[in-house]
Amino acid sequence: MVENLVIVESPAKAKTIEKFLGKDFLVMSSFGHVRDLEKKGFGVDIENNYTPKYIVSTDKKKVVTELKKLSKEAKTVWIASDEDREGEAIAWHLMEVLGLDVAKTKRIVFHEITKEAILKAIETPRNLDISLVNAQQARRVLDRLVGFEVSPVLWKKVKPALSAGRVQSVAVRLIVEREREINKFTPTSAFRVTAIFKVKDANGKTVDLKAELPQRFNTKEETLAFLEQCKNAEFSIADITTKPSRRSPAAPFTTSTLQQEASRKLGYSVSQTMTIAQRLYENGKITYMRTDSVNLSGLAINTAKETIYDTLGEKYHKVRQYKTKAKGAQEAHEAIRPTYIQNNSVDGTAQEKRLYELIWKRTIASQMADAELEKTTVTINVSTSDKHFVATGEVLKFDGFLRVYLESKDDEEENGSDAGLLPPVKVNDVLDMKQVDCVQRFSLKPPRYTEASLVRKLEEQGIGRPSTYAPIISTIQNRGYVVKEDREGVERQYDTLTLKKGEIKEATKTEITGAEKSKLFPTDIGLVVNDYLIKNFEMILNYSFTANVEAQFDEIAEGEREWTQMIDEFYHPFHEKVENALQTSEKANAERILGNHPETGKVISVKIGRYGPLAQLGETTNGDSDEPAEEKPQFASLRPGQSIETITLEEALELFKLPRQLGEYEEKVVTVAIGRFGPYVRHDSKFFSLEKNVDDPLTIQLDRAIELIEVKREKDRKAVIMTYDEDPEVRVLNGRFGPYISYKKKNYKIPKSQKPEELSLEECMKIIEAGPKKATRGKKKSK
DNA sequence: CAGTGAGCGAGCTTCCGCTTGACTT
Repeated sequence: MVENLVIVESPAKAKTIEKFLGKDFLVMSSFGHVRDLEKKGFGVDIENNYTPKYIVSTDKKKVVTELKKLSKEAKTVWIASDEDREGEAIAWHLMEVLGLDVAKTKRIVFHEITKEAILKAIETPRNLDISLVNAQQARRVLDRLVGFEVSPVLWKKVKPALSAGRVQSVAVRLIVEREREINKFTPTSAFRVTAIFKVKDANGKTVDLKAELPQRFNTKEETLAFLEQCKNAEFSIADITTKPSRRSPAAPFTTSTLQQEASRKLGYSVSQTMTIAQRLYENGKITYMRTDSVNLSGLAINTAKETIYDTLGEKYHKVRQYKTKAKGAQEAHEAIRPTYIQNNSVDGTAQEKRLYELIWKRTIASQMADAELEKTTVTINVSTSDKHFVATGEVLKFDGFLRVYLESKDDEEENGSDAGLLPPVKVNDVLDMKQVDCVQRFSLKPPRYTEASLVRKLEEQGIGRPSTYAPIISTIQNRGYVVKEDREGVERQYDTLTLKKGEIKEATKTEITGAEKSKLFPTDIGLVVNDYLIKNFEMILNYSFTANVEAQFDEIAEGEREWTQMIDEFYHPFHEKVENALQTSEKANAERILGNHPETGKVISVKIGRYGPLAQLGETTNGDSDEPAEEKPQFASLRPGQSIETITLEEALELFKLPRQLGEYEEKVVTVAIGRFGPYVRHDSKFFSLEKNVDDPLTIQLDRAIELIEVKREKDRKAVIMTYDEDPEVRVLNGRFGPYISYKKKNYKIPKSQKPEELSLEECMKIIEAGPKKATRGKKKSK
């Protein structure tokens, strides 16, 4: 029998709190929400004032039963879910589901997991805030109505199993619009002019002084004209100014900024970062990792101070309080920080260590003094021109927080000329010009989103929550709207002009531009769905939709508005759009006519087909009539990286060069084609991949194809550990994850206690009968 | 999991946000 039962959301949190509270308190976890809207149908009774139909989630039945039992026994139940909209709703659902007696139930909240904060919370319990709960119900019902009314429209008008939602559809829109900006973009170029002068340093040694012309020349002629002027010019120092400047550290990590920095500095994907952070949290190394707050507890600020005093000295310390500026932030937790700030490293995997170190540095730096710099600007006259060269130098007077941590930037900046210390020069000094370089530079196209920069953008717009950033990224990829890919760059030529020893030399050089690594690209399905949604549901796709409804949720939370009334006002015009789209909108297949075949004159077009984007040669109907054409059209799938929107007639023609017949082997036809997993040879209804970067499907010959077939056969033979004459369908194979049993297209794990090479047929059959009959067919990871 | 693209129809798909394991051909 336990006196006090405390319920929190996370088991790791429960463990910590139990230590603070002592013997009279039992701390349990609800593992997040315990109830949700019914999964099938709307889960909302629209006719009946939007009454939600809640059911206990299947994976929460056990927890609920246990909590029910414990809460019956306890004298007092303390519900300590987070103090935000979702947390309040969890508290309410718990009270409902557990059938808690109001008289013995207390609602408590705290924003930091410190003993002080928790004891204080216990002393000051409050009542459940039903307005806040209602705001959550409105959020939940609105998301359900939007998702479950719009998605079926897509199934009918575009393709089955697609989805739309308040958050995911806007995320896709961002990526689609950025891609179109990039496609539209035409770079302009200009000549950047830099000069190197020879000067003496403090020791009398000759060193380079680098300077740049603040303006660029648009044409080669202008550039050349300027260089001509430089030939006989005198270069002298007109002015030297020095200006102090300061830099301040960035705020401690939130989920979004942690994801961005871990991506930039450590190369982690958004979901990788969260998985690693979760482990650090569970091991008590860091505070909660799903937060939108930059706030540090008083304890943390003090420990940071002590740590900085001890390791770097007092002058490196500065107390700083940060204010969260993210739209819609709910600040139920602290910022992400080390639990024990005095520990600058932890045990764990290499990945955990690196992420911890990043969090530690960011936290410490956030409590450190500004860096102090001095920027020197030297202006250099050109006697034959009214233009000036400018040299800048930056000296670090005091490193401050830079000693520990510097935030990275997303966009690689162009002139990465690290301004350092300038050599000693004085006004009126005449300089010895070594050379002047003019390089043609191109304007940069807008950058494609990375996972992390998309998260930043979503957060800026107040779309999504810390717990959903990583899932959003997977959803839009799982639905096939977006792919994360590398793309090779293309060669580009640029001109250079150099003036050296009174002579001007011209040259044309090549560079690689537009290469992308792990960037988000819209697929053709993504483009089609996005355009369809914008046309028919602009209200939902609008970037400010979330902000608008959030403002209304706030009114509900303040008790100023009835939640069902808000939903009602939204639903009627929205539902009308749904009906309208179902009845009047065209099926969207994004068909585009590319032109005619140069020899046969047949029409070549591209569109979205049942299995994805395809190119079509010839027509299905005869001319303008509905009669089927005498000759069936030919089809070919688009290759990865190709898009309906940008493919050219020439590229489409290439697609029809495959499949090719190479000849016969063992009396069966050998063909070569390109499939979803790249080029392959097909023989006797078996597939053999071509070797990457070695074989070309357009030129490969029969003898090489046979070689590939034989190599694969040999490899397969080696993968077989055991076969049985009695039942040839049972085989013990060696796979990617070690030995396994294959039987009738299904696979079974071999228990560790058994040696695969000693398995008898009976033992295999036993494993097969006991083993989970999971299909091997790849299933989407959805729940 | 690779090839396909006539048409019909049954039955299915889907949201966002709060939490962890289970499990991996």
